[in-house]
Amino acid sequence: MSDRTPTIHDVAARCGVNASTVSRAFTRPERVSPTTRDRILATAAEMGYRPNAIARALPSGRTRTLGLLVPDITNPFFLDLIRGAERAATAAGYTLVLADTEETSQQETTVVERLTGAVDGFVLASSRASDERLREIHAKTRVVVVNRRVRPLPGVLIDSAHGTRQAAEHLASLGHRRIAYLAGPRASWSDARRWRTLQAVARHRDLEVVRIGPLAPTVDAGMAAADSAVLDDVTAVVTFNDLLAIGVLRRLRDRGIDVPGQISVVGCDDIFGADFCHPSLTTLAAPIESAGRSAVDLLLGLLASDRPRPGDAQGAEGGEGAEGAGAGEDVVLPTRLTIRESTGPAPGRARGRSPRQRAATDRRTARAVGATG
Amino acid sequence: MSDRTPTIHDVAARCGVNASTVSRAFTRPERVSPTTRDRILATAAEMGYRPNAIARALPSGRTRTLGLLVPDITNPFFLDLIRGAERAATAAGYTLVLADTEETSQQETTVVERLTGAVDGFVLASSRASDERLREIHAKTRVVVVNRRVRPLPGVLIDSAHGTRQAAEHLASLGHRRIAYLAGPRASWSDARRWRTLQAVARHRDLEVVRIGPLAPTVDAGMAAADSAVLDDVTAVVTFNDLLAIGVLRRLRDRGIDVPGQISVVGCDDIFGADFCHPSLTTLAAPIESAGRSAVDLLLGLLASDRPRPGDAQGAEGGEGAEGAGAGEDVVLPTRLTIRESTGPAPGRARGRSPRQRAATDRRTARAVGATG
DNA sequence: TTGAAAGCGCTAACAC
DNA sequence: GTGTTAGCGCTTTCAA
Repeated sequence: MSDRTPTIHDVAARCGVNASTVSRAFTRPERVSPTTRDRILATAAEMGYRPNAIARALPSGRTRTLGLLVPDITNPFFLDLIRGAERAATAAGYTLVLADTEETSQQETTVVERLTGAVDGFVLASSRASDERLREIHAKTRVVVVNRRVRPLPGVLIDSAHGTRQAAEHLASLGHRRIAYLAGPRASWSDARRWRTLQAVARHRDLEVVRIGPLAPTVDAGMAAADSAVLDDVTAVVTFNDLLAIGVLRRLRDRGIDVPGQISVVGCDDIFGADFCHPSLTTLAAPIESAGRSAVDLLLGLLASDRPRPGDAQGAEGGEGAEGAGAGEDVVLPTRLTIRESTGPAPGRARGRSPRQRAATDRRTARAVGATG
Repeated sequence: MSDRTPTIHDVAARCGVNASTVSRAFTRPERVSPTTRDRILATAAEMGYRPNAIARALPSGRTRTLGLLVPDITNPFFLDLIRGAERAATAAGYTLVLADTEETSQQETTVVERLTGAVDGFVLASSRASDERLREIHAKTRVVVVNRRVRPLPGVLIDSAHGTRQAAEHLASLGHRRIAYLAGPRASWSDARRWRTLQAVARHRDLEVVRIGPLAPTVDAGMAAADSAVLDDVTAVVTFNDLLAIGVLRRLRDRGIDVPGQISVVGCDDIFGADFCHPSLTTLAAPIESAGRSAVDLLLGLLASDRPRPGDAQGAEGGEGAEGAGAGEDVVLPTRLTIRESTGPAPGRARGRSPRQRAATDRRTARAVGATG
C-alpha cells in the first residue's frame, strides 16, 4: 500500500486535497494558497514523491528532453559539441538524448522519426541530410542546425570562411604557392564553404590549390591522403578537420618527410590533441563547445516562444536557457587561426616571392634549411 | 481533421477495427490475423502513423531508454565509453540519455532521481557515489556499474590490476627503482585498486613507489604533478590515466627533461591521442568501447529477464541486446600494456640491477645515453 | 482558491 | 481473432 512510489494522488489523499491541487502546487505554485501549497510540498517531500516525467509529458506534450544528433560520436570534434550541448541542457533542466547517425542522411531521418514526440526538439550537428529533408523536419518539429545554413532553419554556424582565408593567407605569406585541400565528406556544408573560400583566395593571391577528396574525416583517411598530397607536389596541406591533419602528420612522419620543413599542415577545429601531437598543429580554432551551447540555447528559446504561458513571463521551475533567442538570425561564431609548429616557410628556392615574403621565410631559415637539406 | 499526427484511433477508424487491434498489430503481430494485420500495417504506413513513445511508456512503464552517467564528458576516456554504449543501445532499439555528473556523488544522485521512471535503467560509469548509495539505487531501479565492484550490483570491470602489475614490472625490468604514482580522484575505485597493486608489486620487486595525489584526472593536474614527481627524484611515473600522463609529458618537455631518457612515463587507458602525443605514450590499453557496450548489454539482459513475456521467448520487434546476461557475474575486461616511446631504461649508473635488467637496458643504451648525456 | 472531470495515446486484461 | 474497458500519472479546462 505504501510501497509503490507515491503519486500525486497519494499526496493529495494525505493532504486532504484534490490531486489537481497537488499538480498545481508543483506547476503553478502561485495559483495555490500559501498554506495549502506549503502543506502539499512538505507532505510530498516527506513521502518522497517525485513527479513522473512520462506521465507529465503525455498530456502536455512537453518532455523537457532534447535530441542531439551527430554524424559520428567517434570524432572528438563532436565531443566538444556534446559537452556544450549537455551543459546548456542541464543548466536549463532539460535532459539530452544522444544519437549517432553514422554519417548518413538515412539514419538521420530514422532517428528523427523515432525520437519525434519523445523530445521537444532537435539539434542536428553537421547534418548530412538534404536541405529539403531538413525543411521537412523543420515543418514537423523544433530544430536547430549546426554547421549548416538552410533557410529558414535557425542555425549555429562556425565561420570557417574567414578562418580559411586567414589560413590560406598565412600559407601564402610563408611563400607557399601550391597547396592541397583535403576535402571532407561529400554532404558536408562546411566543406563546400571552405573549398570555395580557398579557391577565392587562391585566385586573389595567385596560389594553386588542388582538391583531394571527398574524404572521411578520419585519421586513417588523412594518412592515405597524405600520399596523394606528396604526389601532387604541394608544399602545404590544408585539411577539412584536425583528424585528417593528424593523419597527414603521422603519415609524413612515417615517410620521413619533415613538417613543416618540407610540407606545412593546417588543420581545422583545434580538437583535443591538436596541441600535443607532433609537431603541434597549426589549426583553425573553432569554439565548438560554444556552438553546442548556443545550439541548445537557441532551441530552448524557440521552445519558450512556442508556448507563451499566459500569466507568467518566464517558464516555471528553473527554466533558464537562451534569452532573446528565437529570432530568425543565425548564430555565427568566430574562428581564429592558431599558429603552432606544423606550418613554416615553403621549402627550397625562392621563386618569385616578394621581399616581404622572403623576410618572413628568412626568420625561420635555420630550421627550414636544416630540415630540408 | 487529418492534420494532427495520426493516432492509433485514426488508423483503427480507417480500418474499421478497434484501437486495441491496431495496438496489437504492432506489439504482438502474431495475435492478429494476417489479413487484418496487413491491412492495419498498410493503412498505418500510408497515414504516416508513428507510435507515440511517451504514450506507450505510460501504461507499460517501459521507455526503451537507458541513462548513461559519466563523471566528466570532457574526458576522452568517456568518449569511447559513450560510443560503445550508444552503439549497443541503438542496436537494441534503445535510446540513450547522457548525463554528466561533474565528478560529484551529489549530482549523480540528483540525476538518477530525475531520470528514474524516464529510463528503464542506468549505466553508472566510474561512479563517485558510495557503495551504500549505489545499493540504494540498485534497490529502486535497474543499474549496471562500470569500473566499480559493489556487491551485489552487476558491473563491468576493466582489469587494471593485472595491467598495473605488467606496467610496474615493465619499469622494474628497465631498471627503475623509484617510481611515482599519480593518483586519480579520491572516490575512484579503480584508483584505489591500482595503487594497491602497485604497492604489492613494489614489495615483491623491491621498488619504491611514492604516491602523488589525489589528483583531478586532467592534463592540467598532470602538468602540476610532474613537478612534484621531479622533486621526488623518481625515474618513472605511472599515472591514473592518460590525461595525467599527457600533462606530465608536456610539463617535462617544457622543463627540458627528456622522456624517456631521464624519466619514463606510463599512462592508462590508451585514449585518443595517446599514440600521437610526443613521445607517444606507453600505456595500459583498456577496451573502453567494449566496456560501454558490455555495460549496456548487461543492462539490457537484466531488463529482459525482468519481464519474461509469457508466450514468446524473445522480446518483440528487433530486441537484440545481451544474451546469457543477467547472471550475477561481473564482466571483466582485460587490459594490456602497450609499449610506445615514453618508457625506456632508467637513467644513470646501474645500481644493483640484475644482469637481465642490465641487458634490457643496454639494448636501448644509445638513445638513453644520447638523451641523458 | 479549489474540486470535478475529461482526456493525453497507448497497453493489457478480460470477455466474446 | 477481436472488441470492451480500465487505467498509466499527470495536466487542464471549467465550475463552484
